[in-house]
Amino acid sequence: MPPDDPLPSRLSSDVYAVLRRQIVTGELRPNQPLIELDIAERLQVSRTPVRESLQRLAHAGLVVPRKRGWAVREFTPDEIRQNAEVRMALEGYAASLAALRGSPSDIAAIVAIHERRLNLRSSDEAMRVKTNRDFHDAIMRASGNPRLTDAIYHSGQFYFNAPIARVTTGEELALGNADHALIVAAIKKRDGPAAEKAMRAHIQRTFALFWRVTGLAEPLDVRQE
Amino acid sequence: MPPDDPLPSRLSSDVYAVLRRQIVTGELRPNQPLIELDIAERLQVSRTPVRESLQRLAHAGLVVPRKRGWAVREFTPDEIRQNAEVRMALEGYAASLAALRGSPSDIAAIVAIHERRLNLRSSDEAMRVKTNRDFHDAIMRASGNPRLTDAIYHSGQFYFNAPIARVTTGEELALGNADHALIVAAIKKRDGPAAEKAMRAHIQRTFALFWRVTGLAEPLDVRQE
DNA sequence: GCACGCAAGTTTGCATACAAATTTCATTTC
DNA sequence: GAAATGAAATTTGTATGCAAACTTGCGTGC
Repeated sequence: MPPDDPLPSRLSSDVYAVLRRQIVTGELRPNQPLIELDIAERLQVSRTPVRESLQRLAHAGLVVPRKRGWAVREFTPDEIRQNAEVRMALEGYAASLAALRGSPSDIAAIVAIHERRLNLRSSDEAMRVKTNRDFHDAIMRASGNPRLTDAIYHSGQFYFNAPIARVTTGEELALGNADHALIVAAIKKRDGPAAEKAMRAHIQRTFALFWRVTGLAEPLDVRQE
Repeated sequence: MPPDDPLPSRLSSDVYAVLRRQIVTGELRPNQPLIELDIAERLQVSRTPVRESLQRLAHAGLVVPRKRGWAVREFTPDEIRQNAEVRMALEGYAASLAALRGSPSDIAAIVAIHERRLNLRSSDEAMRVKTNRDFHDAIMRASGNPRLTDAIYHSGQFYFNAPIARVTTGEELALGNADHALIVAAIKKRDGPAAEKAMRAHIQRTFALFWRVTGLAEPLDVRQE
């Protein structure tokens, strides 16, 4: 949830941001116990903000309670598959809403980003990552539903562990622009169901690729319909 | 998130549960500032667990930061509409998964609950509430995706404020069983898309009723397709 | 009569204190 | 040598302390 207010800076928010990043990038390994005092000293704060940020992380599902204290949550391949399905549900619906009621300028923005991406030189990895993110963001924005956007954002943090962090940034890039083109076409035609279907298929293919790249066991039943 | 572990009891969890309930039921009014010391004294704990539970509530989106401290979040009718759409996305997808890959016993359970509900005497309000909840739970369970279930659960807490709490328990009941029957039929036929469509329509009708009952201004654009 | 300013009172954000529970680890026992 | 024991060291969960930031309300000046 990107705050729209000039939020008062609070240490626990900073600590949360740092820990979140370290967990999602895998710097803090799954099942690693989180020692409050270590973190506090590392970040030069007292235990209070650390504990408060751990509460948030727990609610976010990134850390799990132990008998005492907390540990970085480990996700199984199956849980990652489950999460992919959540994304298919949410982002698919966002695409459908974008098609059905995105404003002309919303849709122009989507098209523009897509086309910029088509003209990218294949070597420009960073730019491909950025435009991919922009593409998905633009669709969420066009959905006209900030809470939906929020939910998608929240569901997007569960791909760490193992080599996942690296892959999920790279993943979708390798798929080429064919998927995106299908989505754009459906949105331009204001065809909600088609946009939804295309987006779901896109996410599904992304994860199929993901299993291949990571070498993790592919959970059963990824396929649908 | 109903914890499945024998979680060590922690005061902050208790405080969280109490505050959450009081917010969702409207006992704590929207925009009401939450004074740490008041809460602490009311619940006979120190400020520490109170602060920690506020962090969780903030992450859950039930309280918002003020320049100093927190206040109960107020939801506008439009935000409630947005949230209904999130539910349509998630629960619709859950229904589709239930149809496509629910086990025979999963489906038998759904049918059983539905039929029990059909035979209810109309006076038995409490039982209608319970079986309605059971019905939706059974479908989520049949989806075979706990994370999806979790996401739905999280999205289900945004209907408080105003007279909403009362209504959202009552709402779906008044709709009769026609909607449920459609959903059950689709699931029995293993027709994913039909189940998804029926569930979305059900939630949509629920909210249409909701606007009528509460007298709140209906936000634009609830309708789709 | 209204606005402004200033002091007193709240209430927070962060740090620290402390006892209880758990873990660690060396020592003893078989 | 392995298992058992228990004392020491960690580490947590909760409470409290404290200075700073914000509010409130009164008094003063215009």
